[in-house]
Amino acid sequence: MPELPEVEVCRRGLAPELEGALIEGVKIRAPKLRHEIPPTLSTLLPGCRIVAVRRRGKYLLIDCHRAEVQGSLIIHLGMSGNLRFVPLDQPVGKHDHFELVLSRFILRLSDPRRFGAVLWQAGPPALAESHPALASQGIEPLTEAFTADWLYRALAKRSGPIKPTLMDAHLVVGIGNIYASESLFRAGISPLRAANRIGRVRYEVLVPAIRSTLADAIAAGGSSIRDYVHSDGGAGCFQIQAGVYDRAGQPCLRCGRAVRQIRQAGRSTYYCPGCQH
DNA sequence: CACGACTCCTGCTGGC
DNA sequence: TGCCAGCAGGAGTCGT
Repeated sequence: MPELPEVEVCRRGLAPELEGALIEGVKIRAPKLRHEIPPTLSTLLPGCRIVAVRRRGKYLLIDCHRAEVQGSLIIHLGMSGNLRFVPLDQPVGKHDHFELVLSRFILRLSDPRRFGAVLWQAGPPALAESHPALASQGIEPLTEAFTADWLYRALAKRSGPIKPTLMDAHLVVGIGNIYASESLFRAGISPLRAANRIGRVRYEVLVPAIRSTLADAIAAGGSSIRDYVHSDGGAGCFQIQAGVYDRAGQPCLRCGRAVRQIRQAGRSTYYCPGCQH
């Protein structure tokens, strides 16, 4: 589920229901996802009110508070995780690992591949980003600070191909495998080109391409937030019309040449050899 | 430091 | 139909 747009859509769906809600109970069923889910959550969280639901990169932050407890629940959906509101009597599924019991429903985390994470950072909301998992996160691509100038300088010493480099969350957060390919297609830049051999002018094209790709995906998902959060909405409705992703061998929508699939850093990359250089 | 390979886990798909 | 290899939208660690 998880690139920045999906997590942001999830956040927007959860926030109105969660903010102000009282946590009545917690259930931890998985001994371990990527990390062990802190057992102390079982005693810390009940009685807490949810103050805010935020996002940092692909992490969701749920700020919790009661008289003597303050902290942020930090949730990563990994590759296959999802969070859903389900009825209080909903049977537990095979991959349901964690849940918050609220007054009228349950917020349940399901994650078959268990690459996700549930973490806790004690203290006021501002401290959440000091958690080790978040402290090294890169710039948010949808903020004004993310400019062509910034990216050009940040990649000045990166000689690896631009596509896997864009996916490095220590530089820029939220660009996963799909949107890395899609952004480069929109910008007309080959995924194979060395990051530091792309001219500054082309970053003026790439940065808006990244922004529009992510924003379009959020908009596409936003229209189906209700379905996603309240039922078992499929992942399909979250994806933008892909220009190249998962279209190997099919004609490029712009020039008609066959879309090519290659492997970079262990991940599939899709691009158009006619449009991208 | 930067980079690629490897790793965690389960489920689905496509080829035989 | 059944089996199995390969692959899946992430990210940490390790060796070079």
